[in-house]
Amino acid sequence: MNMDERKMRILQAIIDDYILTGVPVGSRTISRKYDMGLSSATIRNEMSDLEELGFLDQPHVSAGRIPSAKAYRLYVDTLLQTGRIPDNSDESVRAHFSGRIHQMEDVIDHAAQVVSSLTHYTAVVLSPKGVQPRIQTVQLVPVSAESALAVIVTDMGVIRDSVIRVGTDMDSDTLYAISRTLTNEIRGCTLQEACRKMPEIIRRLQGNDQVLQELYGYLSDGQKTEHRPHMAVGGTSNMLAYPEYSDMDKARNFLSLMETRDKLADIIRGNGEMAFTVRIGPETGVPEMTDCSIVTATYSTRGGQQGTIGVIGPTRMRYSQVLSILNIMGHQLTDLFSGEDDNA
Amino acid sequence: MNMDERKMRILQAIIDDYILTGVPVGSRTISRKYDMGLSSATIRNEMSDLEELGFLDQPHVSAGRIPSAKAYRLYVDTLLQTGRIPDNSDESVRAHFSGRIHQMEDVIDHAAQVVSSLTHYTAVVLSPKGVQPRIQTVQLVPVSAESALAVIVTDMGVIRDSVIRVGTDMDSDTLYAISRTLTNEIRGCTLQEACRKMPEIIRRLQGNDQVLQELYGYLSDGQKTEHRPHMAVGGTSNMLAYPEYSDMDKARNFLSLMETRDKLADIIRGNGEMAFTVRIGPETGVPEMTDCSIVTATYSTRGGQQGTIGVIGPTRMRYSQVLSILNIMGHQLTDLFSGEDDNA
DNA sequence: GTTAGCACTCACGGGCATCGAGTGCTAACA
DNA sequence: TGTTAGCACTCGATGCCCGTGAGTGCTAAC
Repeated sequence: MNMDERKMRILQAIIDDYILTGVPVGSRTISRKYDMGLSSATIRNEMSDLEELGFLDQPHVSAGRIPSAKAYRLYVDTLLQTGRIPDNSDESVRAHFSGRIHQMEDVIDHAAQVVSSLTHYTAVVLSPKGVQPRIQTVQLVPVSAESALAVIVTDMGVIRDSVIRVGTDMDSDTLYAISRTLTNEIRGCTLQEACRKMPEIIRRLQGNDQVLQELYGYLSDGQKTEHRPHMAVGGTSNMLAYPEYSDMDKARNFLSLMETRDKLADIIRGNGEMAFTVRIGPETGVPEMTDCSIVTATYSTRGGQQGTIGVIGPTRMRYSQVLSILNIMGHQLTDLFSGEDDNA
Repeated sequence: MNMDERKMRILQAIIDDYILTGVPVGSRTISRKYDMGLSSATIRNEMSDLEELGFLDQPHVSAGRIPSAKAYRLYVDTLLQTGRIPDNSDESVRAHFSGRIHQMEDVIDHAAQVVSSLTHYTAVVLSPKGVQPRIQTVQLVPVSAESALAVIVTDMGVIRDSVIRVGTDMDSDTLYAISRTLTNEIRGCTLQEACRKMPEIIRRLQGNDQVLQELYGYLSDGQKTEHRPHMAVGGTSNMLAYPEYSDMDKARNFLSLMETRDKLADIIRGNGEMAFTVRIGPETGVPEMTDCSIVTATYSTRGGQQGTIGVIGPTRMRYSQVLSILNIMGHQLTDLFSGEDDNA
């Protein structure tokens, strides 16, 4: 037995209805609501076939059918293949970005808000990650008689700043001179490379050892912990509105997963650089998420680094709408981050 | 009719039991579990009095009694007056801060984690706020031929950085010179003051108009949005474990309140500079929180700014434990922030 | 003032009947 | 051969009844 065009249409209708209502859908519903020109009996036969093919599940004998993960997969694949991602929500997304926002973190926070409130699911936005940031300048800024603020500027912005101790007789000009020399030495390096170079540099440039040593420590410190990406989560409470989470335990598990940022980041970042990713139910590979789906899209910055936007919702997600919104938001963020710079 | 010592003891027992179990407590329970040397009938009479005095509520006639907000208030007040805040969880808090953490944001995030996992309630930690930060240095760091990174350092660290456009022929030294001149002009000012001064400065120091104008724009930008405090929230999912939130709608309202950061920050910041604050149920002034209590404590930094730690839980919160933990955590954070500087 | 006794209340949970949405199967029909 | 009407059957959901038990308030005795 094979899928034919009619089975396909019926399956489509079932998925649509189930996504809408969240209630198992019966044969009568299909034949009435979606005028197929077929009686409920015929639909019933087809549904029986579809179940045998693995596209439908039956919670119990006297309930309707619900789409299986396999069905959603088929649904999403055709959606993606035909490229029929509507972009009718285009303006509604752009509207939310009318006011200029400057800082990347703010943009990311805001994007998570917007996506979650448009989709009514949970949204996660991850800051770009990928290419190692490269040092552009090192600057020492006097703070007090004995300490200075070290600011390292990379092609991704100020990456880290920290107060370090310097000798006593360091005025602004001396610090500037040191900054310049050091900048010449390690410009263009990644943090790792800079760390490797430092001992040699310290040896070569005699004098100012204390400052340079402090800087060295600071760099290797930064190298370890640095570039922890920013992550924004929005609309976790949305999920409680879906009957899928009327079970408190499930809800709690889900929420506590949303709170363990590291794990969540890994899940969202997922496997990839693909423009779109859709993982349905078990495909997520996360036990707590067997009845969730995750849809992700990417955006990129001028440096070519990729950030990720993700939406987490029940398996019966409005995939097409979500894909559309993610698509637009991806472009929007790409524009913001790679077009004009911060302060245009 | 007045409160006497015995009524007090009975009320205490009722509160203790209810905090423990969350189930209305009956007269028999009290006379058996807390050996008062009184029969259930006597307790019953006293309970009836306590109800009349407004310290107890009765969900329905054949259920036990539950403490009213007024009862908790009394309970907490005696707790605070007698100063009997045990600190047996001292080491367990300190243990969580063994590894050195440097960045303030990380400390705050971590503190929220620790407090929520120790109390099993929801924890909120707000970064210090208070004194307006004062500018120490302005530094322009070349980024590309046409743009530079403006870094403003205040007595609270780098407060903001942003790329601005400069004229074409600006090398590192020129930018440094401008930075120095400007720093001399506005050192010690708050952002507002600096903004007020800028037009006059621009008029006076002819040349480099473009750079200064850009800086001006950036400053006034910063003035508006700046010093948005950092806030960390931990353990929101904990609340779902309490029967108080078995009602999904309540749970959703609560969670979505936790997501609206600004509102939440206002609530937690509350009215004050007091060392401890306990707001019980309606006292919170937040409709969504009539059956929550909020306990807050403060910590302070070297600069004398005050940050807030808050715990949100059901009204039947283990107040004494929470106060204890907040007390210790407050000291811990104060030590961290006012003792050694970042990079000691 | 305390307590034993007793009637009364009322949420909770199990058992039971009813209802209805939905199915599968069969037989008739185009 | 595919479609459809009809029908018996299944089974979760709903509502009702009723027994149970925790808890109360009141009264009378100590």
